Amino acid sequence: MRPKREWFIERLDLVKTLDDLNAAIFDLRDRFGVDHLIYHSVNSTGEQYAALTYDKAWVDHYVRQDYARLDPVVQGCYRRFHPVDWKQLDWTAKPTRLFLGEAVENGVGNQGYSVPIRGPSGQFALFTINHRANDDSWRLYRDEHLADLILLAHFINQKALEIERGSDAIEVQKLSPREIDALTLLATGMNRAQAADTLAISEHTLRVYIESARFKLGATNTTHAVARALAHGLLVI
Amino acid sequence: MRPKREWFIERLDLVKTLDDLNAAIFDLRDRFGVDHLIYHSVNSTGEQYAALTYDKAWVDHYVRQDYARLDPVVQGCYRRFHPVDWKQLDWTAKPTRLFLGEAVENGVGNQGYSVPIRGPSGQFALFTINHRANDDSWRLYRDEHLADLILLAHFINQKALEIERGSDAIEVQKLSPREIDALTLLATGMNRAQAADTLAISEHTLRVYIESARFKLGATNTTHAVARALAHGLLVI
DNA sequence: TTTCAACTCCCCATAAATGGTGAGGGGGCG
DNA sequence: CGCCCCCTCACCATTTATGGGGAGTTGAAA
Repeated sequence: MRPKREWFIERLDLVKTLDDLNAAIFDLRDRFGVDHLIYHSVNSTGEQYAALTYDKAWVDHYVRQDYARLDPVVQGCYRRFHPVDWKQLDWTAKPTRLFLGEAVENGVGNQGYSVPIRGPSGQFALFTINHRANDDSWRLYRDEHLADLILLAHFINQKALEIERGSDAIEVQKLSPREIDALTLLATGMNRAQAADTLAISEHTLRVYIESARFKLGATNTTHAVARALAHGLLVI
Repeated sequence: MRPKREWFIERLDLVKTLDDLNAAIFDLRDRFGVDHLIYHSVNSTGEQYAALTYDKAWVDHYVRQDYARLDPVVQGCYRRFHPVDWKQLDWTAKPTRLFLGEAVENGVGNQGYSVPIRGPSGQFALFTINHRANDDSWRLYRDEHLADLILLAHFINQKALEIERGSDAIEVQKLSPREIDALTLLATGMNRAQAADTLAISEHTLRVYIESARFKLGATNTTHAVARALAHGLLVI
């Protein structure tokens, strides 16, 4: 049986502030022997946080140009379940190739591996390692560190969220089962008549549930109520 | 440096079918030395899959009674980001206590640890270990196996998804940037007038984007389009 | 016993969404 | 060069959603 706790979990335990986390990212990059380590997250209110080792001028330029809109790492991971090697991403479009050229000029390596992480209220975080290496040595490195990278992604994210708030349980007004039924059927594309039929109630009754849910969610209209319920993990569709 | 690959990753590599995965779940339960191991998932179309070691009669009863609606493990993990020990869940409500009594009578242990896993299209999976133990020895066990359990959750989920389909990249009709802008603003609660103002376009133009997005997503109305876009990870709100 | 929440149902008037149709300019790709 | 997609704007008629109001029954908890 191997040691109880990974060395990087011990290292992250020392982290108490976001500044600590930024410093830890540099330590972890050095200990993992890669050129860059990046943790970037979007929380449920759209606020972003990044702890990374790229050059600050490149990061500012990336944000100013809104490169996330076309960066295959962000776009590709956003639609994938599992960790992905950058070779599996689509770099063929012309704006993407131009972007990649700029990135490489600014110190970004040709190899990368990214782990998407999702939370209960639509949060999305991305953990990436990046390195300049040939394909064979990169593949060896990746195979050898796969488990550690997945764990590292998980624990960095957990530590970032702990610092950001004390707990991760979502505080949301509780919807009644019928309110959830009503929003779920609307989210699956039924109109109100169909939803009322399905629940064997009148449209008037359905409307009461919709409006009550809308009020509890603090939504301005039905579309917003459905969106908030989905974002809070209250509906499965 | 420890071995390249975890023994359980090697074991899961042997899995080719869902039946293999079911068999592997029993092996893994024995090798991890717990009473039960459970993997349960809901995909983006609402279909469920479970590989678990509970008694079949109990599982059938659980499904028939729709216990997921009140099971604190399911309800609590659904709203949480991180893995959670069952002691941290809320078991105080009377129906919950009655449910727990039935569960214990049917072989479910008093200690549990669950790892929620989320996908890009609203998928939700839950990996759980369950055991009869006192608090102290359970805490020791959990601390010692924390990293392995997180990795096991990840790889079981990955294997289940691989078997279910060949790839995890989401095939969804690409929305144009303006279409995404339109749906995003509606998802944040703006009405059409406000959204048009924000984008500095007319409501007629906004409507063209909404209806085009609706068509691409195969949605029946605007609420459905927003729901599908969210479920497919196309919007950040 | 009282209170509260959940579930159930109804009406009128106004505003918004949808069905269905029309149109033009610009840029990129085959 | 032609085609296709993106971005932009408009109209009429019908259907649906919302604003705002009314009401009753049942079961659980304080």
